[in-house]
Amino acid sequence: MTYAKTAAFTEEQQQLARVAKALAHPARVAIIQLLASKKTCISGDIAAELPLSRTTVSQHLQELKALDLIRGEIDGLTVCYCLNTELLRQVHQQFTAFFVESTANEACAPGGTCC
Amino acid sequence: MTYAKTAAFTEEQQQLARVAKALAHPARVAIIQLLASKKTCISGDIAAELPLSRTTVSQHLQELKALDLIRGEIDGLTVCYCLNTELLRQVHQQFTAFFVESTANEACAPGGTCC
DNA sequence: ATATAATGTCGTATAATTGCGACATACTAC
DNA sequence: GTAGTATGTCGCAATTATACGACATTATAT
Repeated sequence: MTYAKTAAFTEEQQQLARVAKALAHPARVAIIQLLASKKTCISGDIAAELPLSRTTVSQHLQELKALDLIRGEIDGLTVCYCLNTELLRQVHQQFTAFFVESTANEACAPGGTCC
Repeated sequence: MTYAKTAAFTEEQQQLARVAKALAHPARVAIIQLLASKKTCISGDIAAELPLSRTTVSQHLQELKALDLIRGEIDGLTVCYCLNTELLRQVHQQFTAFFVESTANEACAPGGTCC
């Protein structure tokens, strides 16, 4: 996102946008759900369960890994991908704080006093 | 996202990805925070408070509007943009459900039993 | 050592996003 | 009406994302 003028926004806004971007593709949502549903996951299996090529899935995995949302440990010939549940909980709190802040003001409901 | 193979994913996954995408740019996060901080907002004012041109801000506003996250009522010469707090609350719940599901399984912590 | 299997990386084509200037539209005021 | 103000839309350029085939890499097995 070098082209985007991200530098001018607060670190908080950038952080939220970064994580939101990671979730902004159904394949990545599906990958996280898949990892959550199992205790051990292997990249090959993931590609097998998604309607995408192995290459593309690998790419999505790298994106999630770059944000540390998932981790991959090499275990012999296969790679065991796991969720970083600790970070996910932090991210959840960030989102919650954002949504709570955004929904606190009720005045602008349709027919409200402001418009 | 016509090029993306979204059709092959569940409606739930697509919905979460759609909303995440709306939040995937710091400018849009900033816009929502700005609207939340005021009871009445006008598009021109928004552009004035962001490090982006009026055109670009307008574009981001349209994206948020397309998802119905914000609403704009024409009020004479100006447009009053408001948050759709009801929808935002629903979205918050969707995200919470997703994160709770994702963080339920603790078994894959570093040094856990699976890897 | 050689074959097989599991993954990652590279290159490339296509599509979507971002950003903004220039123009169009619509409303207000006079 | 005309002038001025507030916004939206169009068109273009630069950047980034998406998708995948072909190749590289690494480990296991025989």
